Amino acid sequence: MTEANASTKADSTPAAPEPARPSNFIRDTIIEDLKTGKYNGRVWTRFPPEPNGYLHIGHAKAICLDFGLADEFGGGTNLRFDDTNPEKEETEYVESIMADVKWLGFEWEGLYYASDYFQQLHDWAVQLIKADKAYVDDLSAEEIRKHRGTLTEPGKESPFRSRTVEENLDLFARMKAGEFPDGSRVLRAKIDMASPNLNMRDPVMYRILHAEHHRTGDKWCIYPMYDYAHGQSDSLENITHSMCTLEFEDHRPLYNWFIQELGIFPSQQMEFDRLNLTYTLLSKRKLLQLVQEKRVSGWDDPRMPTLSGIRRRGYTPEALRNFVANIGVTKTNGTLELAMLEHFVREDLNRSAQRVMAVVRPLKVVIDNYPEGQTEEMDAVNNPEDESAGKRKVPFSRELYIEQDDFREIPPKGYFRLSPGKEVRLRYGYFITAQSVVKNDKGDVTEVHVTYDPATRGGNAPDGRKVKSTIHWVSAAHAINAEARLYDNLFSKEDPNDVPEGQDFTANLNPNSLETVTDAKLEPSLKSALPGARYQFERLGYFCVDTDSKPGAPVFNRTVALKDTWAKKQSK
RNA sequence: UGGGCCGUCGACUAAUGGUAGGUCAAGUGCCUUUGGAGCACUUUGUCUAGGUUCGAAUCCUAGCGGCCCAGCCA
Repeated sequence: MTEANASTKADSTPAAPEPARPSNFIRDTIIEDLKTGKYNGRVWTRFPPEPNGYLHIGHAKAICLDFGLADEFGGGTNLRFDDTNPEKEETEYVESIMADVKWLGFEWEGLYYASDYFQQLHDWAVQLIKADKAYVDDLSAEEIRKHRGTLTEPGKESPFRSRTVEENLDLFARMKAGEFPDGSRVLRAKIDMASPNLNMRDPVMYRILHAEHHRTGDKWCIYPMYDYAHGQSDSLENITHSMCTLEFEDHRPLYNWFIQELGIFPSQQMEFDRLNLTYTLLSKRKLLQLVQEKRVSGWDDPRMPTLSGIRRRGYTPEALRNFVANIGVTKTNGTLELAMLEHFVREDLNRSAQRVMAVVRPLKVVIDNYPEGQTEEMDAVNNPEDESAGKRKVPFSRELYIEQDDFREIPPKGYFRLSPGKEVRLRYGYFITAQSVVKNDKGDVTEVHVTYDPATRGGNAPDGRKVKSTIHWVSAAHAINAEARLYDNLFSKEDPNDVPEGQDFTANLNPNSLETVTDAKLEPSLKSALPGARYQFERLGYFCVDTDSKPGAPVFNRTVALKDTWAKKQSK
């Protein structure tokens, strides 16, 4: 999380184009509410994470929706931490969540905590008890479960359901006073044990938990459940449209029940589909498992779908926002192809990232007819998509590195790059022709000897002859050595949860999700690259300076590779 | 087997009783000092069966399929 600032500083996304405002059913409802004056023209939303883990790309969808919709209609959004379970929540998570929301580019109006409302929630509970709408139940968790019935059978009423208001008031007060041990009693709403909706079968409102809360300390030993806290928190903040994911649809009647019985501001809950991505897991529990079992280096491992991981990987907030704006909001649950996300990352980086030449798997090239000891400064374009990015000088000399993939002693069909007798262009340099190779004991080519045509300086032949391929290079004498971390999908299956009986999702972990190359060669302009800075390594992909970089020992993360039609053709 | 929600190109989504369109992916061509980017073009779709209607992806009925719910988690 500490690197949040560094990466933010390196963001190059100032002038955002007019964001797309695609229509969706939630937006339509808001427009309708505006028309009918339901909330007097007000639109106020909230983003309500529980501070029990790091935000991931699924949350990014919710954030963009909550903030985006409110913003579009002139309203605002509160950030509210849903901290009703002291056993899982920590301040560390609160801080990371705030940093992630800001990084995504959003500003909240109010900053609240459900724990701010503990007193009010308690007073409302007393009110419901007095109205005979809530009661203290002495049944154990196990017994409550048994009484709840099943999906097809109605539940049975608890023997404690008919307690008098006075007794309930007394017992609830003593629960609050700490007279009873954890789990010994709960406060329940008195609704309908026969309801086909299990959430309405006298849901638990309060449980006893003698636990230290990250904000209220030991002030409370009874804590409200999500269902009892969420709607009322929305109501207290005058939230008009409370968006959440589909699995809460069954909770809406209960959400409305509390608001109705209490006669408070009628916030409305609306549900949309959760984001699913191929090759990706978006479950806090499973992501935590990856961290705990050290399958990844941490929550911010660049292979993680967490916002901190994605940020470190080099994704831009702009790309994420564009992605979310284009995937739609519906009630169908599907799975998006990861390629869709990558498209928006490439699209954004293509227009913003400075181009640079870097060789990830170096192969030495010696230009036999180039003067020894001579160095030239070649002009290179910083960003062909953005003329204002200007140009830079790149040193050229007799010994260079090129990509191992860019030379084949025996070229396959359709291979345009360097091979014996073939001429190619060194980008911004000269045309060269391969003459001979040097091999090691194993027969691997370790060095290619070439000749160059001095008349082609800059990359154009005066006689107009064409060359089929342009390859990148780095002058050996001027190269900066770097570590490059090449990432692939964390899971090798589209659906990481698709495993044989008896195995868990870790069976689908991709053993090649990280390849570390330690002798990448970079052009010298990269010498002062700061952590978080993003570049396009020409012909290879987008790379971002990792926070593990040390002075003189830079580390680059490959954010996403460039599209590679040659590789695609070859794999067929 | 109760309740809730949902089925549109390979994926995601639009069409709100009136021309099934867009994005991604895939493919073809053009262009190219990144086999990048760009440009042009192309392929494939309304789960099924009935019904209402001049007209149905849209409304109704039934079937089929998928997701969610039996925490003192959120």
